[in-house]
Amino acid sequence: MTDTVRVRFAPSPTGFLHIGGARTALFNWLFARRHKGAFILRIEDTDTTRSTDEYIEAIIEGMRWLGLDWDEGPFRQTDRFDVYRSYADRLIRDGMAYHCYCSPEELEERRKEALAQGKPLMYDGRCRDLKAPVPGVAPAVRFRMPREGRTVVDDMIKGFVEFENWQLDDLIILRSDNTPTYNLTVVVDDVDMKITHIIRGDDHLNNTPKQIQLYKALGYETPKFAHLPMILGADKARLSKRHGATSVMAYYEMGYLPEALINYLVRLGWSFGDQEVFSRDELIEHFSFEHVGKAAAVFNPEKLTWLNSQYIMKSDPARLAELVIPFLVKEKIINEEASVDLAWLARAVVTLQERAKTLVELASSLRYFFSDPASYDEKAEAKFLNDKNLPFIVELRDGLRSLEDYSHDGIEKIFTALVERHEIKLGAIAQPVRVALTGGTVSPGIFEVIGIIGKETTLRRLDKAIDRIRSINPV
RNA sequence: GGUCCCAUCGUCUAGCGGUCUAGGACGUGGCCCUCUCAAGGCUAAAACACGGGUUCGAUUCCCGUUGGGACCGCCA
Repeated sequence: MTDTVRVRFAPSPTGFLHIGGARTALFNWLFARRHKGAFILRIEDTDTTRSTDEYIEAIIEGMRWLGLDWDEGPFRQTDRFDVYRSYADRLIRDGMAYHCYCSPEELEERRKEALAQGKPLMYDGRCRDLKAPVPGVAPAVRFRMPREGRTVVDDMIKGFVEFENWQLDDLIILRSDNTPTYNLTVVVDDVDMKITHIIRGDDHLNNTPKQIQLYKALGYETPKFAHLPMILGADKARLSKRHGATSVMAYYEMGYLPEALINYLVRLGWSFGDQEVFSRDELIEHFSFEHVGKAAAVFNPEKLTWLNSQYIMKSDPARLAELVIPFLVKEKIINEEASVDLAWLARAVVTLQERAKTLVELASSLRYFFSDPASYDEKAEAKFLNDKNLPFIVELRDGLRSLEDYSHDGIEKIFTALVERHEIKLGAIAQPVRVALTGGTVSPGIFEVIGIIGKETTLRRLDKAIDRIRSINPV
């Protein structure tokens, strides 16, 4: 390829950036970066009744979160209506388009009829050769589709796909209110923006021959096409709200890392041998349509979660500490105004990195680093905070109180001394202490926890537990 | 209904005629490690939709069948 690659992501702002759109954006982005080309963001907002600025913002927010940066745009098609109209005029002048006076209601009626009779749902072309305008009716403009021959789509993923021209509809390019429709604007913009490769969902494959005819009528070369297979829900139906979270930002809320989502999305349909985990640079280096599959893929949340846990495990603790703060606030573990010692938080994060699958989990596991247990897990208390264990806990507390070397090793020595003296297993003392310090039976290594929460807090929590055991089991 | 696309373990996939007693990953079961939980290691169960061809030989190529999906808007 000698020409500079230029690709675009062209969402319509009628909803949030969803999983499917994100993957389309990602593949465009990867292809552009791979070939050192340009990635253009274009907002297809010609449906003014359904498009909103809020959704534009939401889409941009989603792209930013995923780190899919664009080189040009965002362009808005509503800014270019005059351009599209001039192209439409040109087509009318050249006899490639014509005025259609059929009303939407009539068309809908005919569609229903055709469906009932099992006939193709196509425009019957009745205004195609009208000699004179119909008075008092504002016409739409239709493209005059050729009725002879065939159109072949040369697709980088699907190969050659052939269509009979007579089966292609005379599509509307200008509404009766003089606003342009998608099929016109997409072609005009891709021409004007010098798009070299159109990478989009394969739900557009059936539109492609019609658009190719538009390119021809306008006298332009067609770009290359790559139609990506759809992403399906667990029930094999196209991914939709019914399948739970489909907005990309919902994954932010659930505590996923953008690189995990990116990694998951790229492997949905693309592969590189047996490799599962990719850095962004590796993705850019290896991405190619040669290894994009043709079949639709089912979205599998478990695997995404696994990838997320992998990325959390490998993340820089300092970064994780910063990322987790909003979640700590949301979980009401800290106040919004509270200032947090990030270096200290990072130490706590290190102990939980390989235990948390999401930032939400990480945050909630962090709770006992910030505050004393409000209560003890019922079963855990019954099993471990009892008079049988009381002497050990007391002895350990005393040991820690007089400990001067309050380091991991120093703490460990207190434990091992106690374990040896009483010939018990480490678990026999570690678990009661864990319950006393965290309120439950699950936590990182107990020496780490003791070290991070600090001497004062440790002693206070042990004292609390001791008091409680004594009050419940009076001597 | 018409057109188009697709088809390897439950899921994501490797495989581009012989290397396939079909490989990896998620998930699931078991074992090991172990202060709990994880992580990690080992291990098990689990797939070429079906039927015809082509070929010395088909998971791989061709055709049908079946099954999924998409599109058929004055939506994009």
